[in-house]
Amino acid sequence: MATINDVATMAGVSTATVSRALNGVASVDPELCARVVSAAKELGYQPNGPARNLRRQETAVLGLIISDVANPFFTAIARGVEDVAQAVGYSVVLCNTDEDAAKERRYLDVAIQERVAGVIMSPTDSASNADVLREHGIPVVAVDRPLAGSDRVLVDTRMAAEQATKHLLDQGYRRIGCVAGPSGVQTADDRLAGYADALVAAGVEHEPRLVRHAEYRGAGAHGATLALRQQPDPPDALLIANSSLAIGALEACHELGLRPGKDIGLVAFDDVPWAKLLDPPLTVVAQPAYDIGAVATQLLLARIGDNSKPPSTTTLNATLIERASSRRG
Amino acid sequence: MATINDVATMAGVSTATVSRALNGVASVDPELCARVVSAAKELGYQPNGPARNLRRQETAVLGLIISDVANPFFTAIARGVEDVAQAVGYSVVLCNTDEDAAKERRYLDVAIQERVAGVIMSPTDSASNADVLREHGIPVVAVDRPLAGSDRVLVDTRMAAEQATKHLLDQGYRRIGCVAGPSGVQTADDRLAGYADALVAAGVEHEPRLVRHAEYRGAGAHGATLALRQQPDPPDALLIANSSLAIGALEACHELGLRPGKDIGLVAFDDVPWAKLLDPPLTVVAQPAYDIGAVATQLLLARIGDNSKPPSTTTLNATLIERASSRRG
DNA sequence: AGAACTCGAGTAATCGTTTACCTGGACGCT
DNA sequence: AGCGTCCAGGTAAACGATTACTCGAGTTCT
Repeated sequence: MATINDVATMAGVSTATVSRALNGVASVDPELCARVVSAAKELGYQPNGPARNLRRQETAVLGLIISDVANPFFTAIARGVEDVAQAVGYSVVLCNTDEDAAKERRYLDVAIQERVAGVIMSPTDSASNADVLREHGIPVVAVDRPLAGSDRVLVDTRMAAEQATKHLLDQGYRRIGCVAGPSGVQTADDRLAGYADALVAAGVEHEPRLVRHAEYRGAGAHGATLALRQQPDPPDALLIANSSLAIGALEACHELGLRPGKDIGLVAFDDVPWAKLLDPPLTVVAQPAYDIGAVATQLLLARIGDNSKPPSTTTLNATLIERASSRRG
Repeated sequence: MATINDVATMAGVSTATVSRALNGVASVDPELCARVVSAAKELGYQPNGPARNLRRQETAVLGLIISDVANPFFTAIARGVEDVAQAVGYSVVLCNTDEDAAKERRYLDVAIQERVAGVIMSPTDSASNADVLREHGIPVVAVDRPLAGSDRVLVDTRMAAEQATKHLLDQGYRRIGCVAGPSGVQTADDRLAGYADALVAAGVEHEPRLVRHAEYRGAGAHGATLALRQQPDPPDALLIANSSLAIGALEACHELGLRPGKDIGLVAFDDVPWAKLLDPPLTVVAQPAYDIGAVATQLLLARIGDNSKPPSTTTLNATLIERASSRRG
């Protein structure tokens, strides 16, 4: 593979001049510059990234660590991150933790070893794992879930859950249940809290037995929904904490012969492209995922420039998209 | 940030010994080794990746370049890639080209500069872009779409399309249309060819006006479906070339008041988790996406070890999952 | 006992860049 | 003319690991 030396020899200049010419230092003679460029082209020269990064003591790479690549919410974040990063010449390395703290830890180590310029992550659990980044001076921005001591870009998910629950109450549903995410995950807890807020505000009793937890990924929601309905006085409506859970819940409703909007009111988090294809179409809480990624990246880039400011919190709003699954009738 | 020198000083040994101890060279005195390990831990030492890669002239990173992160087919491939890579200590860098050859080109340059050990990609168009990798001696495996001169892991998509079309014919549909991907994309052309094969085999006339092309991503399928149905003698069934197209097509059918399985037979490529939630559930061609990723990674790893063998082609089979959207009733 | 050998651990070269520093020629000023 | 300034471009020192080579001590064999 051609090195800067080969280019220098071919162009008849020193390696310093090659480096300067290719990096656009103004003071190089245009004629030399042209010779360098043509030599580089002829040799198919591509600078050695590791060598450059070693010398510069910095990289133009951002780490993006998310908990589930199969979840459209996170891939939408990824596009937001990528578009903003790309525009200023940064590359993005996407890592998938599967909600597994050990995997997350491994990727954080990789991020440190590769000396990425910064990390955007949706932390799986506590803050502990991410501390290691700060110890090494790598800026972090948390998305979707808060992380102590770093910038965060969040959605006012508690408020959104409250609105969604209120919407169900307004539609005349009375025994509202919740298919919640795993307790301990901040977004899951917040959504549950918002759900409870709405019940309290409406003077409706909050019965714990109308709530079931399930893993965000996987098939737990199916069983949770069956269990909710198989008790006496079952819920007549459900708030479902994300789109994976919605799949399981909808399957269960179908098996039980429950028609959404008629026999049971449904609202789920995350506006997925197929929500409106269902019969009836699914009412959802649309989170601004792309914007979360874009804003987080802007914050991260700012912090890469200057890491002295205190951590900030940006909260974006979710919007309820009413469709027929929550309309009584 | 702590360097190997700091660790050496603290442990009272040379950097060579630190390197050997941390990399598990057998001949280091266990006691020294322990001192090194504890010093490294105390300092929070993480080896400098760029420096290591520079010296070793190799990296443990694979590039995965796909054309659409929002497409579950590709994210499933990504998981297959990651699981296999992870198991042997490689990291995976995921890049998203949005079917944009320029973006693809940029990422290939990044891959070369970072000296990744190998690349797995779904090429956007011609082979031209990927040649640059081979010029630099970087092994490539193509997935989903063929690439001249490199290993490929493909699906027998033509055969699958033929089976799907035959299935529609068997169900009694006669005027079968196709919502195809962009012509020029190999999978799109193959699926169209398979569709034609089935028609020929059944002695049904193949009418070009029953075929419309649309971009794989985006809303083109909606218009294509409307156009197909707004002609005299419209198709009574549709073969749809991927899940994004299916969304547009289903919307159009809904607007036209066409009931899948009743007024119009539908089969779409890619088994998405929501296919069975539709009413009626959607008949799909399930592609073994995870396996594609896993197999491709094994091939790539083998080639990183020995790049002398001639390119191989692995073809996996897709399976038709019959649901109600294609059952005449 | 002395030579040959083994082996663990240190010394220093090396990977390919970038860049601080140096050099020498051109130019301007007195 | 002589001196100072400026600046393009070359020389060489980093960056932080790995590893070929070297060295010295300990072991074995004659």
